Amino acid sequence: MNAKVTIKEIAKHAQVGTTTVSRVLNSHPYVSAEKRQRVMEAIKTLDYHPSQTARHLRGSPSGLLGFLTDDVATTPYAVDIIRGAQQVAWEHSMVLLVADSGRNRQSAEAAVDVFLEREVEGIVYAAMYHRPVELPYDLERAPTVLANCFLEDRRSPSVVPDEFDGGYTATEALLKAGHRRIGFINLWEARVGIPSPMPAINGRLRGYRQALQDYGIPFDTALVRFTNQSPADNYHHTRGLMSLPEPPTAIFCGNDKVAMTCYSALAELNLHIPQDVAVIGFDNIVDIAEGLLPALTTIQLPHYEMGKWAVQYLMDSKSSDLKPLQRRLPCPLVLRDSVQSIFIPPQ
Amino acid sequence: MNAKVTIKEIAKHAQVGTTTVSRVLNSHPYVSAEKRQRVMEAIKTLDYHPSQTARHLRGSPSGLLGFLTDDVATTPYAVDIIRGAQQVAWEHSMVLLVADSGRNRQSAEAAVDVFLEREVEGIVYAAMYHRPVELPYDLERAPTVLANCFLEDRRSPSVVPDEFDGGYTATEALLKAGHRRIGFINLWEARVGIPSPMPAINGRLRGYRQALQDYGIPFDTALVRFTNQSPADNYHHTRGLMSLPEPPTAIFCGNDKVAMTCYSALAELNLHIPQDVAVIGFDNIVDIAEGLLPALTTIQLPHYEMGKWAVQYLMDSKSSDLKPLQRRLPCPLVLRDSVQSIFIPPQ
DNA sequence: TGCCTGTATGGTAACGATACCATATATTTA
DNA sequence: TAAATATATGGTATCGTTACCATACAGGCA
Repeated sequence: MNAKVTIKEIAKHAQVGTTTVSRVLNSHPYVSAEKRQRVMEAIKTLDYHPSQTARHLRGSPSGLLGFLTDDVATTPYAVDIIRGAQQVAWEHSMVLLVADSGRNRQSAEAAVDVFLEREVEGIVYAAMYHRPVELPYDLERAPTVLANCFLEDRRSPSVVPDEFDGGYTATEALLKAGHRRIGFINLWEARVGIPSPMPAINGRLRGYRQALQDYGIPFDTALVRFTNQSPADNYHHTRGLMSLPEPPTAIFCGNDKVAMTCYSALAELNLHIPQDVAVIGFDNIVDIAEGLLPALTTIQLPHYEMGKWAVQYLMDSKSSDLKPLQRRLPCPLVLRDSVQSIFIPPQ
Repeated sequence: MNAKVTIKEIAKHAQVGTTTVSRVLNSHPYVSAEKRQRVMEAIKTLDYHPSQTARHLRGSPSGLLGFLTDDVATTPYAVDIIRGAQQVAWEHSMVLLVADSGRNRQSAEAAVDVFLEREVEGIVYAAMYHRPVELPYDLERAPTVLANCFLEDRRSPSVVPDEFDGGYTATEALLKAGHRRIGFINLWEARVGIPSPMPAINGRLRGYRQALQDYGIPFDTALVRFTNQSPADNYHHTRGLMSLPEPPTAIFCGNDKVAMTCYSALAELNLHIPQDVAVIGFDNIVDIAEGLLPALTTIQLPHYEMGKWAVQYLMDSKSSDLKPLQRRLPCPLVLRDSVQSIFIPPQ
């Protein structure tokens, strides 16, 4: 931790003016090869590192991006949003300043103040599950992109999972495997205090219905269930589905946790996956999906991609304005072993 | 995004000198109530925010902490280290600058360079699972604390989970419930390219043995197994344990994923948890532990606490030197429903 | 020869905030 | 009453870097 080396000392050591050093640092023209050489040596010898602080004060952009989350705790996989954001930021030589507002409006405002005091060039506000949010601060203060959430009035650009696509993809995977009676254990208001229309619930259901329709299968209300996500309820709905007069040959579960309970319930009924019943999950919680036997085919939420997109959008529209569009990213299928093609008897 | 408001404009607007404004901002004495009032109004009216950049250049500490990780992807729960670090940093009015080196030495060095250019006051290097590491840079460059990892030569302070404590706690929970034959499916080299002595494996085994000894139970090699963490292997070892001449009444699983497979294997044998066999996990992967039926009793890795400790230590020793101690944090028990007291017949 | 233009170089103001110094007035103490 | 001290206020140098300006000399061209 030697005292900081400045451009002046480099200048003295190399016997040139500070301007020349600056020119070398920024590879500007009009420096003789000889002096350039001397400066470079001095930089190495004295282990000089330019001060971003001084540069920024002088007028360069801060190279900082603020990343604000509501709460990382609940759904650990959503941190992939940070990873994606970090990745793209890095490629643009920017650094992420992260703060966790912890669902507390006051500290969120404070975090934004901190961001602004350091003159971040943009802010990513990320939610840990897909939902509408209210921004904890005045948008005009810095260019903002929302990830995994959105404003009801769509004032800001946002990037979210395409829940419809996810629901469609899952259902289609089952249809393509030959299934014609497909149960759907959808989610229902797991978390308290959330405004009713959770995009995941409606979007996936619409995707499910659309896929059925595209394959000419009539929609059957009896096959759609809603779980409060407690294991007991997940279990109850699986049993309910399987005791239908005409039980499904495949079950689309609202998330991997539901699928996990579904596995146990089916095992109890002595039904084998995927031979007797196919199961497909949602979320790709790897610990669960790879741990189950057989490994769970499921749908991936595009967390990483959302993080990347958010920062990329911020970078692209650095000079111009942020257009308040909402981007929906596809939810790809992760193929494992819980879905198998079945033979369809010709009608 | 109005042009930035400076202290000068505040001074002009309030009809005072810049010094007076500065004094108000830093609540220094010798400002008349009247002028203080005028300045505060001007600040509000013009929406002034002080520039951290200028302050820092002038000599104030940067208020920045670098947080460098090897790879967040593999074990999502480990991000709690960030949360803990962020929490304590926030309490000290510091902000976290995060970078993900992605297991690449070169980009790790680059990240540290970026940190230093911004004059971070300290660096936390966090690994996503407990292991020895080699620091990607010269330690002298900034005060560094390691979280969830350590240097072989213990040159830097570090904070890690107390694996021995975890193994002991898990085993003791089973012993206290009356179990006397306790199987242990320990982990084994799941990840390639890792130097053999994984602290988790040895530490937990030592904790297991010590607990048995403290309760006067002889150690039985047949009860200890090592799984490569594939579901197939987890399954195989559970079956192996239960087909012993004298099978265990309780199984301590190396992690929650192992426990998950263990559940299925026991179900197949028509054995009920916790009545017939008690199961305890490790890691507290909430999605799994709460999703299983019955909910899994397990051990919590102190990720959040490690993050807090690392930053706290950095703060405490700001002025003085960092002493290269290694701190081991306990791994507490998370009680759920997979362990039940059993009746022990008097001998 | 004299005048451009291109190359090479360094001095210095400025970015925004603060510490130090100088100054002015009010209040206390000997 | 004079001197000493406390209170109040603003000017300005400074932090490290870069942009702008000034200067200097080289060669090219009429």
